[in-house]
Amino acid sequence: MQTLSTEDYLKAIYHVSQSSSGAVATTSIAKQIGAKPSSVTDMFKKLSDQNLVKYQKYQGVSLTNEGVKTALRIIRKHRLWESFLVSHLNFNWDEVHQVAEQLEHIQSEKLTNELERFLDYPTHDPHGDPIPNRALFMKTYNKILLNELPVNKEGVCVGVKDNSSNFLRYLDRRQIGIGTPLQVLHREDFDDSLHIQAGKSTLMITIKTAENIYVKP
Amino acid sequence: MQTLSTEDYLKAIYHVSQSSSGAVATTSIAKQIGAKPSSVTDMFKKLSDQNLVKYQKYQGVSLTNEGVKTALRIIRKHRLWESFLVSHLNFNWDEVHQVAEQLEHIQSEKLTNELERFLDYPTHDPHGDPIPNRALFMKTYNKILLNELPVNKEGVCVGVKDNSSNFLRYLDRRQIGIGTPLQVLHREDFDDSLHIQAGKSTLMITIKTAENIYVKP
DNA sequence: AATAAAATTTAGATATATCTAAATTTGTTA
DNA sequence: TAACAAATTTAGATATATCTAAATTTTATT
Repeated sequence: MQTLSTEDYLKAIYHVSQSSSGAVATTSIAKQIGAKPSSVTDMFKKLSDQNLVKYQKYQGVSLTNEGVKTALRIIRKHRLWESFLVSHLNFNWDEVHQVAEQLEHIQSEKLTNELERFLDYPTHDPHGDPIPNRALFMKTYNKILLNELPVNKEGVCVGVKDNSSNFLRYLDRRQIGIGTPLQVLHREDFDDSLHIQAGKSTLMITIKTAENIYVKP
Repeated sequence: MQTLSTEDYLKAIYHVSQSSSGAVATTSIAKQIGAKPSSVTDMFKKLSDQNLVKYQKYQGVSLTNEGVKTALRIIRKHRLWESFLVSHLNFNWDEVHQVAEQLEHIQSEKLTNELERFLDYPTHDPHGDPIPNRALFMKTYNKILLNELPVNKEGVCVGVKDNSSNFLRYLDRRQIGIGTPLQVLHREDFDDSLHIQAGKSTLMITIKTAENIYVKP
C-alpha cells in the first residue's frame, strides 16, 4: 500500500527522468518535491525496499518497471481528472493542476476506468499532455517547440511546456490554446522575438514564450 | 487547516450526535472511527483547541457552530460524490461509500459547487440521505420506518437506515430501491414478519429489514 | 593528482499520531 | 453510601515523516 507521499515521489522521479537522461539525482527530486535532500534519501531507501526504484548510494535512482507502472497510474488519474474538470466542471486550464494533485491519489480502479469511459477515452489532457490508457500506453505525436518551427510553415498548438497559471493565462489573453493554428511570420534576429499568426490575428511574442509552446507541423 | 483525520472525527461526532441526545461520548466515537478511547481523547482536545467542539473532561463533546459547519461541508461533498458515482459512473448504491470517503476530503470549493451544478442541484444522495446545499441547508422530509407504516397505507421508499453493502444488495435482489412504492399487507404477530407489496410484487420481509427502510406515507 | 566545491548520506532532533497500561473519574448497584 | 464496574484520561512507548548539522563521497578545478 502506497502512502500519499510515496506516490508524489514516484511521479516526481518519473517526470525528472523524462526530461533528462541517466539516473535521477537526490537534489533534483528535493527541488521538485520541496523537501530537504536528506528526506529524499530516506524516501529513496524506502522506495528501493518496495522495489519501485533501483537505488545505489550516491548514484541516484531509476524507476523499476513496477515503479514506472505506479507512476503512470497516478499520471493517468491526474490527467483524466484535469480533463473532467475542464470539460464538465467549468474549470479553466490554469486552474486544474492543484485540484488534480489531490484527486490523483484517490484509489479506485473502477472510478478511474469509469471516468475514462465517461470522458469518452480522451487521449490528451487540457494542456496537451498524453493520457495513459488502461494498459498505461500513451499516444505521443511528433511535436516541436514553436521556436523550432520553420518560418512560414503552418502548425497547430498541441501543448505547452510551462504549465504555470501565469503562462496559461497569458496565452488565454493572446487567444492561444490547444488547437490554435500557429505560423511564424518573421523572426527578429536582433532580439529573437517572433511575429506569428495565431488563428486570425497576428502578434509578437518573445523567444521565451515560443520555447514553451508545442506545435505539430 | 484540517487534517484528514480531524475531518473524519468531526463527521463521526456529527453522525453520533444526530442519533442520540446530549454530549457525544469518547467510546462511541472510538467505535465509529475504529480507534482506542485514548486516541479519541487526544483528538477531542485538539478539536477543542480549534474551537470545533466543546469539550469537558469526562463529559464528552458537542460540536460548536463552526464544528457543525465543517462537518456539513464534508457530508455535502460525500453525498454529492456518491450521487455522481451512481448517476454518471455506473456505480451501484452499495459501492459508493468507500470511494466517497476518500473524495470527501478533496479541498476545492469550486469543485464542490461545480459538481453540484453539474448534477443539477440534487437534494438527496443514492441512499436517500439529504445533501446540504451551498448554504449547508438540508431538505428533510417526513419519513418513517417501514415497520411504523400502518397496514394497507401506501408509502414510497425514500431511504435506508443501514447503508451496508450486504443490506443494499439484498434490497436490490428484492427489487426495492429509492422510489419503490411500498405497502404493508399483513403483519404476522407470531414472528413480527411482514407481508408487503413492493412495486408490482408481494413478498415477505423480517422486522429487521422493515426497521431499516424509510418510507414517506 | 591534490584540493576545493558540491552532492549525498548519516545521525540525531522534533513533531505527529497512535497505541498500551496505569491512574482517575463517573455511574451503578448491593 | 460504600464498593465495584465502566468510562475516561494520563503517561509513556512506538512508529513515521521530516528536519538540521555533521560526516562522507563524488565531481570539478587548478
